[in-house]
Amino acid sequence: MPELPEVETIKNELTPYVQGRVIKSVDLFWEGMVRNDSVADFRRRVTGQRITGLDRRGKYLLLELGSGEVLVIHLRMSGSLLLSDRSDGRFTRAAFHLDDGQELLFRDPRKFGVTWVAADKSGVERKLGPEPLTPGFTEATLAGLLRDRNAPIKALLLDQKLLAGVGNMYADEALYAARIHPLRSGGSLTGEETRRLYKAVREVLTAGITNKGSSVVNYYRPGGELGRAQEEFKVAHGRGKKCLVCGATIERIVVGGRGTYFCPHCQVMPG
DNA sequence: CCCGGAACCTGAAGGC
DNA sequence: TGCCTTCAGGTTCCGG
Repeated sequence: MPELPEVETIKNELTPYVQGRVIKSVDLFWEGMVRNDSVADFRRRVTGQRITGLDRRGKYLLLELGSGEVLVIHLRMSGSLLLSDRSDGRFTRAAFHLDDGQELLFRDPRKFGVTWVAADKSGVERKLGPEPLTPGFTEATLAGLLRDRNAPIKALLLDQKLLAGVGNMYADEALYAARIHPLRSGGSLTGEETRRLYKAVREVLTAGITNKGSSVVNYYRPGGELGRAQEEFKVAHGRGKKCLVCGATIERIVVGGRGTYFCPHCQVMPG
């Protein structure tokens, strides 16, 4: 599942192949992925456009076009972007044909992924909170976001309007590293816990990028390679099933409708 | 505004 | 072997 580190990896590895290229045509095999008013409108605004640069905001990949517009791509749960011939051909939902003969393939078994052309980045910007890895995101920023919030901290970490880019796997990893129970309410965290969580969020995301993303299921890098971040996961998906610190059995509960793994001994619920 | 839960999808895995 | 159920989780929408 592509979260911030996965999308960042895709952006980094795709850039040398597609920056400066012109999109000659687009094949759509699942038109439901297009979120513009019409598929014809989408085609018209993409075809013939040069890709001038790539950007990432939260889990959104942004392809800047010569027209000044932006091709927005969200891979959701099972999407990948693959260069020509790096795909087995199954589940290809779209193919962007570039002027150097290469294809950029959108592979997405579950058809949750979406794309659209926007006049600028403002629409995406409005959906999202701050980027956790930018220098401007400080411990005080996080404390301000959590203040007076009653929802479970796990649910808050997944709220993209609060904080952009953290998904289910990295949320579990961050809470484990910070030794905070996922059901704790955001506003109940002490200053010390907020500090630990701030460090943990940045560290797990940075490690994810260093390891080129996590390939648990359905995530491929543009060249078809897998990421290695999952090898460092401690609790996500119940990895290892035993806590590496205390040996307790990793538990699974549902928080905000999502499977949540944690160590019941290291991440205690006070009271 | 705040919060929880359903819907959107399909493949994989497990039960019987 | 094969049918059925459950699980996976990012985002949006809806209801309280």
